[in-house]
Amino acid sequence: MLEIFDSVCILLAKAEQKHFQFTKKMLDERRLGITPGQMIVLYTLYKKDGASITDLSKRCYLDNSTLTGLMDRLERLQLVSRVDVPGDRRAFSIFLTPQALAMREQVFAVMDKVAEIMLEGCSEQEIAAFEKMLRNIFAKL
Amino acid sequence: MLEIFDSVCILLAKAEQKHFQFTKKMLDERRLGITPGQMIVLYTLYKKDGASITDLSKRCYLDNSTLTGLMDRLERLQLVSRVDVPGDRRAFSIFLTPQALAMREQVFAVMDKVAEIMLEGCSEQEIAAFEKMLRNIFAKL
DNA sequence: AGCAAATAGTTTGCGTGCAAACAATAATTG
DNA sequence: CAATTATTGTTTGCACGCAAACTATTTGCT
Repeated sequence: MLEIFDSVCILLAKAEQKHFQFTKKMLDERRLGITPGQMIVLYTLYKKDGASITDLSKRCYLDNSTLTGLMDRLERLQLVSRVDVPGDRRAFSIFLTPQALAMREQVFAVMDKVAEIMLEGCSEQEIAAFEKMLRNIFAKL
Repeated sequence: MLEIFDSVCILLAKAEQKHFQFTKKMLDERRLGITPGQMIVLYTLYKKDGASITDLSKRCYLDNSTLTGLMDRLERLQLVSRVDVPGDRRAFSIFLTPQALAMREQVFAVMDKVAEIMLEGCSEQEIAAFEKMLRNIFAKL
């Protein structure tokens, strides 16, 4: 058997690889002008903005240094701004711009659409079991 | 709710992110001297070597250009060699070296261990359902 | 045979991700 | 209060991953 999907490790990696590419394509087709990584950061900020880079990196599960680059690109796109924190000259507060707030529903729509296609034909139970499995993997590793 | 795992898209991405890092760590701890990406290529080659880069890229589900870089690193590690194909001066055959063949079981052991930890406490049915789900996502996207 | 089209593989540019090293600033502690 | 330690955020270097552009062949077609 030449097929490498007999390994669940590879299967997980390749499913995500496909998912990433598909998301990128959909963001592109719908002219959102953002990438999948930026989408996750925006999604996190839609829940709450105004906190520091370090706080955001924890909520995004990204390294601080990864977020620096993402912030640079989001700032260049004028979707986010770094605002000085009074009382701590090291830190910034990250705020969404009006442009970012305006595209909120479109971002959600892309995520919903990707999930819909990805999970098409699956029962609620199957989806719940899948999510449980992913949470479990995240927690254990 | 500030937690971003209410999105199954993000959940999938983050589970794989963790999985990737965990694999990297384990390869490192066991002094295999290879990275997760290289591991997948080796795994594919253990099934069959001697074919072209293009053939290998299809079996690995990677772009040709991605594989070029991976091959460069694997060749530098002396785990793989590009051999000229008689009759086609554009192509190479990719062969595993004796060193690569010698570490076969260790590579499998890492993959098995990661899968074991990742799926610890899950029933056969749960695992089968999870794999089915991932195959389905790969197929649909 | 000669030219166009296809194929094999590489290079370059960009986005994502971490680790390690770094600078600047705050907090702690002796 | 001065010195050490901790924290915040950035930079650099490396590993993926793809798209697009490129080179060198080979194949196909007239």
